[in-house]
Amino acid sequence: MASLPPVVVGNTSKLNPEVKKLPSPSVPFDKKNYSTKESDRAFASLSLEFREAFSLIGGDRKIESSSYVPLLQECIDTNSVSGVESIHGHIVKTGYCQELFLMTFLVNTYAKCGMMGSARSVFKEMLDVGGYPTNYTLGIVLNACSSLCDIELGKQIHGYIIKYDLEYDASIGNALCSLYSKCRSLDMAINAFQRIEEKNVISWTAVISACGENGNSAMGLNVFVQMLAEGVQPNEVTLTSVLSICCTLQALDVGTQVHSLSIKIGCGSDLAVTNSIMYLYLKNGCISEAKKLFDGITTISLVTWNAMIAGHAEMTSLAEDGLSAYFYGIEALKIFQRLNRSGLRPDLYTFSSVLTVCSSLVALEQGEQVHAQTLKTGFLSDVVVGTALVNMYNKCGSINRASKAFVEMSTRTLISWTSMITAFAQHGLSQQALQLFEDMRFVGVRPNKITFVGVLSACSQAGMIDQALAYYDMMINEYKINPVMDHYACLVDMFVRSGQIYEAFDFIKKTDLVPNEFIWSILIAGCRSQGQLELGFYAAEQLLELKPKDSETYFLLLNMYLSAGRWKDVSRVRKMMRDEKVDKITDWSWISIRNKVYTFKPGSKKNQASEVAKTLEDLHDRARHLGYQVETNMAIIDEEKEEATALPAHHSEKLAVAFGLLNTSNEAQIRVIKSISMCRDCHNFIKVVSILTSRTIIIRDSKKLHKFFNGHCSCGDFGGLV
DNA sequence: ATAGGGTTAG
Repeated sequence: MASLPPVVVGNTSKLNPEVKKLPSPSVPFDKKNYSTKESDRAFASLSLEFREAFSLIGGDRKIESSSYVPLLQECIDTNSVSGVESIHGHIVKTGYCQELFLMTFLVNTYAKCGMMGSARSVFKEMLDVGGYPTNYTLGIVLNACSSLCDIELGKQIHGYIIKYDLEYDASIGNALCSLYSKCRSLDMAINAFQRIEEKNVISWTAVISACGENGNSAMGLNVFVQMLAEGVQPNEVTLTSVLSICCTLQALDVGTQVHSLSIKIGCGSDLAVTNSIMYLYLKNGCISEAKKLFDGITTISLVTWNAMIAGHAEMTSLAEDGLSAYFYGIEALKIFQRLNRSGLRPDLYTFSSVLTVCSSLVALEQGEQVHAQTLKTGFLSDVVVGTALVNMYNKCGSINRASKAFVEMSTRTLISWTSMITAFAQHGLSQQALQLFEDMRFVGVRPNKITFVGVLSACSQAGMIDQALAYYDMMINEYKINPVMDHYACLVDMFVRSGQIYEAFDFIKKTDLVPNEFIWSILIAGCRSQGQLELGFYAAEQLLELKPKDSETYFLLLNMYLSAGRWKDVSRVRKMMRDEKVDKITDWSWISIRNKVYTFKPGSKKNQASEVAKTLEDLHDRARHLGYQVETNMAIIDEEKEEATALPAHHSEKLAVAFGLLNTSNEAQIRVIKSISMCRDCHNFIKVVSILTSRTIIIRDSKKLHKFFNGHCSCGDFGGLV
């Protein structure tokens, strides 16, 4: 970069008309690469519409250089490498390769089509022949680096900018700011922003987005406030960035104010702004507000559809109970259908969200269809779509296909690796999980705290206490990751599983974090299953002080007190449940067969004399012969029955499984979703049923996935079963 | 022609 020519900044046509034209290049381009013959061949491979547009320009006819711009833009839109080369050849032939603006746009086009080498050589040739880059030119080149995340070239150009003392220029500073933001360097982005002498609304917007994109949303909001304080009027782009930040922060209150502001400054009908507000409402559970906005949009864009789908997907995890979560998922699939019929084509955002919806619905058939669609449209090569596919297969109980999808990915991010490690762990395949973790480290991907949750739970399931503690140590000392509650939960769970209740308790006492209700629940469930009641009662008192919000936690306690005959505690817990308004428990299960959803409540009357009930009774009889003993959990009963001591009706998943067995072919997997956690009795029963029927039975409850096969469950039989 | 809305792991 040492011998680069000087630079003129500003609107060059006004400042210095001469520099607008590049001097005639001595060696303009590598002509053998862009010979007419070559360009004709490339021309032949263009799409029909493209060829027609191109022929309008005419062969050797003298045309406006600006006529190339829409064609180059189309090359960007269709990612047509042959198109750019063809047009480049044409430009060389007509002599427009002296036009600074056109050549700059050509650099941009090459870069956006992924041909950084060509982009670089055109840019270099421009400089070599004495062309003067302007602030605009440099902005475009920086933007090209940004779209390719080519931080190295970006830094070289930054060096050039520093050399000619151009960092103060807003056009350049804005472009640098977004480049560094895209390349995940927030400090550098802020630095670039601060060096701008006269910051404009674009500069402010760029730095606000940079904060949002790099995990510092709170700072983004502060910068926005500062911007308003300095009297800079935001525009619609600023508002979308700020709204996106409100979305991440779940800051509905701020978002609502920004909504008002957008109406006040006349951006209320901007599509991007509307989409952002709609998504914000969806993500915060304000479905009707979101729907109102959606219905008011005259031209629905793909982003609108995607926001609706993603918003509903989000609702499946925010919903208060499993049943409404399920219906949000169904609604998301319906919106996806409407999108498909609307004539717009889904993109990578659509597919990622829809695959997530299939995951939460355990909808394998729909997931397979979406898989086929991603393959056909080419979006499967996107790393996020690929990762979503891995998760879909995992959550539908198909670890083999999850693993296949992972292996077939051409690039993998930290999230891809973590997903696959977690998938193995969730399927009880601890060795594979740990091997993959080592592979990930070997290829130089740095694990984060979520990766370690997967690693620790893999160790926990396999009872690998020493390894778990070693990985825990590695996390803290080698990777400098502070443990969070999930890590403690894995380790407590591990001690409990291996029967070391008091080690688990010691570990809880040793930690710096205050144990939450989840940690105490694991310990209490362990105490119950191992008959360590005194410790259980102690832990229960600690737990009750936290006034748990999860009704299942109370049912765990109720079961413990009931089986110990501690009636005073039973009524105490029941009173607390009424006080905390968590006394409603909705045990629902549902199963989807041939695109129809069947819902089951525990022991519903209508099922008592039905074929389902008969099947279930028959299974119970045969299960008893294999040593299964009914273990009554008296607390979770039909909500209509008050009597806790009454013999419970069948829990809903037993009915759903029986129904599934009756209505599917003999080899088919049974996939059931349950709104609350499985109890120990049902868990034992389904294990035996998997032997009796030689079926794979998958039950996804509110806490985890259970895949039953040949008498075993992938969850490894523990994990706080009520 | 430099700033934007929607996506994946616990």
